[in-house]
Amino acid sequence: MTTTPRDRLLDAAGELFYREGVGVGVDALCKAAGVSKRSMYVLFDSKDELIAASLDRRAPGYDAALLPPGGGTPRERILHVFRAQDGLTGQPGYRGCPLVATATELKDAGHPANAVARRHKQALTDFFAAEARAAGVADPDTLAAQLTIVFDGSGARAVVRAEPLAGLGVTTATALLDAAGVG
Amino acid sequence: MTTTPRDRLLDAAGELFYREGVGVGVDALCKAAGVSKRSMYVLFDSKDELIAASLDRRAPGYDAALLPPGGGTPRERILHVFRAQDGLTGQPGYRGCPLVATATELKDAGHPANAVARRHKQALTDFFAAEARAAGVADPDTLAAQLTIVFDGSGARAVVRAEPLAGLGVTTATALLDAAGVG
DNA sequence: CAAGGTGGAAACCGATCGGTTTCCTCGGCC
DNA sequence: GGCCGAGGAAACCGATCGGTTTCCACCTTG
Repeated sequence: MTTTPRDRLLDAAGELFYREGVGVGVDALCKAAGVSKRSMYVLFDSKDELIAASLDRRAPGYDAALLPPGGGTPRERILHVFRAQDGLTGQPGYRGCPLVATATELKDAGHPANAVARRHKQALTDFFAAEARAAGVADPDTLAAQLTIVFDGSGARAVVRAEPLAGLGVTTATALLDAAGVG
Repeated sequence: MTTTPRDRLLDAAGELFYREGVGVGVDALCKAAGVSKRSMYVLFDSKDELIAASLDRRAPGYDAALLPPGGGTPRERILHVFRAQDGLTGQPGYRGCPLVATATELKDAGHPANAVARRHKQALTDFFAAEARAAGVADPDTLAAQLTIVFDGSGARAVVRAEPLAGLGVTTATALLDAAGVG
């Protein structure tokens, strides 16, 4: 086994918590990771800490799947995120943004994983704000918040309807960009 | 006891499932409702059926809290929904749209409660579409879907950030209405 | 007053929960 | 070769899970 128990645990946790919810038992988790419960409780203080750590670890990969490569106009770079999301909603295992899903399941706002979700969701908003600023928008922070709302609302729609977005997120974001004068 | 066991069960289920998630145990549920498990399993085939039934029962109340009274322009009637939502996000127990939250927690798209969520979420979209049509919008169905996306995205924002919307949903919806020419 | 149905209290079922502990095997390092 | 830490297997803890069953107290109706 070339990977460490810690890596295997975080990977398995990230996938299982997203696919089946944070209610997944520690036994099933450790079995999927090929790690003993003993090791898990040596590496993490509690299941809650593992939830937070796995979300923190998974988020960068999630961002990478959404954010655009270098180059392109701000408008195109922003729309790239919504096009990427549209593609994700067409995949069979899609269950919404992992950050939003976790925050929704963990009713406690003080849960360590909730702080992780807030921080990473802010990263997407920051990306939108930077692009809006580059485009010379009058109020880039407001536009960034609005785009984030469209992003998460699109995810919710795909989950509730259990079907792909079919371009609705892209067109909604486009309407906001047009209204803000982002050419 | 003037209420029936069925009513007490549905009320307690609607509140507990929203406040603590669908993972709440049947024991705690029955205790809160003042109903024996025996009666619960006579009235409902399973916990899953109870989840669906409680969501179906509670949804009309949610709608009533959001939808506007009679009168007013389509634009005002639509914005009333977002203003009402803004107020809800400021309340201490707010945990997002119950329909979206339930659909997110129940990873199974075939769960009976998921069909209930889809149906009631469609009711909100239908309201938006009717108002958009009354306003003479070119594509009322698309605008209605976009407004629903903004509604659910706003709810997600309030949950992840654990703070009130502070008008962001209203301004985002306003931007879409302006873009669509809804005066 | 008697009969029958409603529904609560509580025991019970096997399984699983989060978490702890014991034991033992393995591989690297002196 | 002997030692020591890492880490897997599994027993164990009390509590709780979804679900079933038994028993009995109450109310209504005749």
